[in-house]
Amino acid sequence: MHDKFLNYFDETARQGSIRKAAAVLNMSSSSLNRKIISTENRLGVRLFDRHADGVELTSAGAVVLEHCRNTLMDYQRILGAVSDIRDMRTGHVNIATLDSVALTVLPGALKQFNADYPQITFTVQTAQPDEIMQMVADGAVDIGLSFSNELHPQVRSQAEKSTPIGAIMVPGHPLAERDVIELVDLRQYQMIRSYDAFSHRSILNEAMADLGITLPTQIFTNSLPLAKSMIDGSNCVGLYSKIGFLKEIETELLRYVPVSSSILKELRIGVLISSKSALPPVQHGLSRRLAKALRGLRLDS
Amino acid sequence: MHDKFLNYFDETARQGSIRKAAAVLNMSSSSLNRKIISTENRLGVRLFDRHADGVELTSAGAVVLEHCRNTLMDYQRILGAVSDIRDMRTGHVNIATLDSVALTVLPGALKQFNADYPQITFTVQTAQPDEIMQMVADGAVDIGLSFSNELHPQVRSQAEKSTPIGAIMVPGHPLAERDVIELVDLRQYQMIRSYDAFSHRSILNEAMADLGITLPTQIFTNSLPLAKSMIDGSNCVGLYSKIGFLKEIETELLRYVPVSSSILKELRIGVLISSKSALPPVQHGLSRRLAKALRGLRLDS
DNA sequence: TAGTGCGCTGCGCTTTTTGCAGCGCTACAA
DNA sequence: TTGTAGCGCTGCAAAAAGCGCAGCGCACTA
Repeated sequence: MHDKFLNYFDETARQGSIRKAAAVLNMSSSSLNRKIISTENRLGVRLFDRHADGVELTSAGAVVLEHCRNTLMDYQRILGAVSDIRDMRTGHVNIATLDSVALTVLPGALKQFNADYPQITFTVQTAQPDEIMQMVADGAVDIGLSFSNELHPQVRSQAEKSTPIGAIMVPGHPLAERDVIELVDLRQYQMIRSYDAFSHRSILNEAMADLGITLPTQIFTNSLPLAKSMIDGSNCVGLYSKIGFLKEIETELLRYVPVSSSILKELRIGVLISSKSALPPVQHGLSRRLAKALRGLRLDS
Repeated sequence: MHDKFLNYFDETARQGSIRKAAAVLNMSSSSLNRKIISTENRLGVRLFDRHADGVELTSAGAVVLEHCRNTLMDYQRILGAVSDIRDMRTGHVNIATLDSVALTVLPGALKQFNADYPQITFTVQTAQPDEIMQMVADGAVDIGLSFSNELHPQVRSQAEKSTPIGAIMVPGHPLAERDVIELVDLRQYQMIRSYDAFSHRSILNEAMADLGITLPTQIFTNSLPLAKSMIDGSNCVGLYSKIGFLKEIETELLRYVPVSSSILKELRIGVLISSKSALPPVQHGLSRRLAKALRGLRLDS
């Protein structure tokens, strides 16, 4: 990348002799000599004074030499930085994620990744599905974790996981012991649903339109913790994917009951990346890690 | 001096397209493309992501690009510094000088030089003749102003001026109106002579030995101002070259009377420079200016 | 589906670089 | 004083690198 002259000049100044430097550099003195003369002519200044026993830097030569050495030093530094990037020893990843994922798969995956590559830093912001899609498309974030049913043209999904919408309720709820429920069974309960201010279409609305019913919804909210506390200790039923409630379901604080609706089963969550530019190695590695974590989940029962 | 690749890479990143950059750079896209690929292979990292409509920097590429731009910027700065040196717009000159010269020719010459090249700075130190010779030989100073009768092997004299030793006295002195005096005439007066702690030979001693006489010396001193004040208002006679007393002689505060001794007439003062390394342009210019100032003096009558 | 612009590559040709041999010069020793 | 050794420098032919042309495959657009 850099002209060999930088090294040649450095070595010549070090040796105080063109012939000796040429020997060190494994080249002929004539070639080295010509390179020095050529640069001197281009600069219009002698870089060395010539004596019978060798050469000696002029004051101009000293200035140029310092520049050469600075450049070579900085180049060494850059080589280190580049190999750090190549070997994923440094980097920063911007992630936009759904609230639900931020609370479940993401922490574990980031901890794992951080154990392998401690120097990698992250920015994680939660957002609504459409915002996430847009940020990935714009390149504002490297990785998006969101629903992948309707992909932006410039976004592709690296890994997808089916995450059907079901009913979230307290264990004592009348429907809690059912293996599966129909959407119409929910008509007599108050619903809690996610609210996406920017989303124009909702598969829940589609499913209800299919059946010609309307579910009474007490709360639209984009706050998952709020939804949880509303469901807890009430007869309300949340209509959510399982992914935001994994811990509560595991500890049996809440129950998840699948809904037998083909439309609601279509919902998929994915690792979203820009289809325009290839991901740098760090980002790529993390996205694979996230995809793996996603695949490891049991979201459909 | 620097590889063209630095510019090529910069322009390609700027254009976001190899073909466009090649057009700007007046070269074929194939050649430019190969240079980029070659560097990428050497670094083991892609510098650009390739898309259908051009290229886009990778994170490694961004790091390398910054290095390239820094290098090119610094190079421009160095070009300026070099041309300053070439055109003598900057520099520093170390001068070692006899006390006498420091007080007479040197101030005027430095002022003149400074008017032409205001950015040049100086270090001026006074020293004894032998010290000056040694400093020039060692390269500790660029220019020496001292006697040039006995040159160090590695010192040469750029310009020489005969500066015979004569008698310095007050105008009312018994010998003051003589056009020339013999050394023996001085026997009845107290002498004031220069003292060089490091000098083993003295042409004054040689001259006296030649004549088989010894002059009574009241004061040996290496301080010219002291010598002046001792001569002033006394019958003492200073045995000095004219050069340290030019102003006093011109304003007729003191008189200089030549001594008819061939040995004493041998004394020469010169601009001393190292015979090893050629002087940089600034130093060379100043030494020529000093030589000219020296030649312009009238020291022999 | 044809067209456009992109990065990339094989192939000769040109330009540059290289090393060898040898020149003149200077410092130093016999 | 002469001889020698080491230095920077240069002419020349061979080797290497760089170059542009033409053309490939690919992705996107109309």
